[in-house]
Amino acid sequence: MSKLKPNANHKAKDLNLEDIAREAGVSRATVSRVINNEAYVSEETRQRVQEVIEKLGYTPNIRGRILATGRTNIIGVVIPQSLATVFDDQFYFPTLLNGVAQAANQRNYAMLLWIQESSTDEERFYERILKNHLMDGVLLASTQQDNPFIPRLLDMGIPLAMVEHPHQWADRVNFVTVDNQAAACVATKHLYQQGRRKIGHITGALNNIDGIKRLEGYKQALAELGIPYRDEFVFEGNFESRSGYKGMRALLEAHVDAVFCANDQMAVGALKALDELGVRVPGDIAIVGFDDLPTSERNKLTTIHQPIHTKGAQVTHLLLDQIEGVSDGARHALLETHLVIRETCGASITRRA
Amino acid sequence: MSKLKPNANHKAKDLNLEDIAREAGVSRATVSRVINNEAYVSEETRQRVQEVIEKLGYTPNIRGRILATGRTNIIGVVIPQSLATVFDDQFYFPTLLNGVAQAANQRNYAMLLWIQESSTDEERFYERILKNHLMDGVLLASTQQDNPFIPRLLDMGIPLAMVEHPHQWADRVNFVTVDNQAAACVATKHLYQQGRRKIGHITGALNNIDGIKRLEGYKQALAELGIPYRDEFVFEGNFESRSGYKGMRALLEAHVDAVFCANDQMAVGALKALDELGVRVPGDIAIVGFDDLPTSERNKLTTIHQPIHTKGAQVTHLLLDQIEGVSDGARHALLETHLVIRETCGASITRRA
DNA sequence: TTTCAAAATGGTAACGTTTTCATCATAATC
DNA sequence: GATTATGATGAAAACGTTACCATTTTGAAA
Repeated sequence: MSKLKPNANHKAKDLNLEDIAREAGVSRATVSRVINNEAYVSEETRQRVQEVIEKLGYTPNIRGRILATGRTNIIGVVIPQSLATVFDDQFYFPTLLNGVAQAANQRNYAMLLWIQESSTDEERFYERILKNHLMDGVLLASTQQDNPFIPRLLDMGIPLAMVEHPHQWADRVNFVTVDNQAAACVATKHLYQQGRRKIGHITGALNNIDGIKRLEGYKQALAELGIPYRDEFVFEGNFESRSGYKGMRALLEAHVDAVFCANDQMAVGALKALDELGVRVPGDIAIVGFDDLPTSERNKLTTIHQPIHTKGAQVTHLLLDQIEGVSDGARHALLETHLVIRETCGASITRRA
Repeated sequence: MSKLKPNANHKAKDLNLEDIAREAGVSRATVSRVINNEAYVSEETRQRVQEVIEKLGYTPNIRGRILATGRTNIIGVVIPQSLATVFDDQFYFPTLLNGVAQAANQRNYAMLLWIQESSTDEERFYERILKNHLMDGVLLASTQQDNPFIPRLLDMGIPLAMVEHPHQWADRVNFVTVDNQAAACVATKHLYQQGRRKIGHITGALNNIDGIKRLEGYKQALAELGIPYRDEFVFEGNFESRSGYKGMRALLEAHVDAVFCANDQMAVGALKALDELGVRVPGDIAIVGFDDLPTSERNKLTTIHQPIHTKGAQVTHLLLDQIEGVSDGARHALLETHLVIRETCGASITRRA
């Protein structure tokens, strides 16, 4: 492209190591040692250098350090989901980012957020950022089945962590996730405990690991309860509210008396359908969701709560551990969920499961 | 190259300018010129160098470049709001960030997201990131009245842009905002046009410029319509749903027949209160909100739509223009809003204002 | 031919750290 | 007193670019 005009801002030249060294009567190396708290500096010298640093208000230039050390103290957070997805669940990402931010701040890292808005962004990301080692590691927030980044990142030896189960790469990347299957099983069994026997399920997108696992949890529960699985009791949704609405209308035809929805958004859609048709909840139909969105409390929705903020913080710690050489990059954690009982399932007390 | 052990983090030393120069039989300087598309390179040489670059798969090391140029192509996005706020409005920030990302990607910048989770983060941000010139500019997403960052950033000569009106600094920083007052005025007048004469207002937080401006717009409308301002028709809220709920109950005592809520979240709270008390909407009370959240369509809420995504993109362009020396850093834009008419205000058609 | 500006290129100095290596003191051990 | 460790320090070499300046080549005008 064209070359840029130099920035007109006249910046007072910053202090550098040399200045401090001169003022304190030592060498650059010694000042560097003081700053990085290394050994082999006499207490006396350390003190003197420290004083000069404070007197002159010096802070090390991060750019020089980056070049010398090869580390930036920046982690990349990649959100490859389509715009629509980011829009759709307005709770998940901000919360996750807050968790990541907390852990990153705490350990003195900054986060480079990479929201992929167009398909060209993807290649650009790879070329521009990764190959140049601008980030010490990458946090991948993707639930796509086959994310092309994973093998590329692994090949390049860049530390990687995910907030979902990484499919076939599970033994090579860090990840934190919740036990979707177990949680779905709990949710389904809870409906059974409330006396329901015709329990339907509106699934999430089934190219998504969460969607798949929740469906499996539903099936597992049925199996363990000795209830035969019936195809007409399962509607394939896609996590969006609208599909919950459609799914509910379909399942009503099949005469279910309870529905486990793979997320709260679809549960809201389902509730809307029931409301329109004058079906009583939980009188005629009991509903359980998944996620525990903030709005779910208002909607009195029984649902599975998952600790998203914690998830963000924890996955960040895993990543940083690998970056800092504490771990070798294949650790993972399974976070606990719990059932939050509200009015839509017909139970009357709140307890944890 | 050969990477037999997956976890042996042995990175094959990257190529550098020197390698390319040697292979192409030219100097480092020439290769640099080719890469940066500068003049004074013969077509023949350019070609040859280009070929070598492609053959060897070289990409310039961004860290060396950063040190040499003093520019990182990173902008900082600072969100100083408390955690609660980020949580509360789950639409605004993600949408804004998407807009920022779009513009930044387009112009080859990356965004460093800085969510301030604790008060110590603030000072750390200043010390660690700014003083070291890790970011070429800063996008401040704050509506706080007195953000202590602004003068500091200005002092340091760091390009700055805001998504709200920057109060007393308006003539020194870039900003993009919507005309809150005009929009609030339109909203209020619309209620009047629907035949309402006892129009109340639930304000936003009044330490917030948006809250203030929207209240002013409400007052302006009354003045222009010749309706006396009545204190008991105004309830001071704080943008949260709960305060809308409380506000509505309070305004009912004052016998209003319409309420302009300073945001949609409070409007939802107000609707909930009305629903509980069996007050008909819009029969007895008409409601207008502000923001046009995605949920507002479902709630059939008449509201002011503001182009948040565009706002994010535009403010980013302003910032980058200053960074690249195209502007001097005191530009601003006022984005247009429009009234979206749905069922809660008693009008029957949708039009734009 | 001479002259001269512009184009093309190379050499090398920044940029500001961290790291490595060598050199001294100094204290501990024999 | 000789010999080691070891603690403290500095000089200089990376790190990989870009920016500046000097030099050579080229092509056209005088």
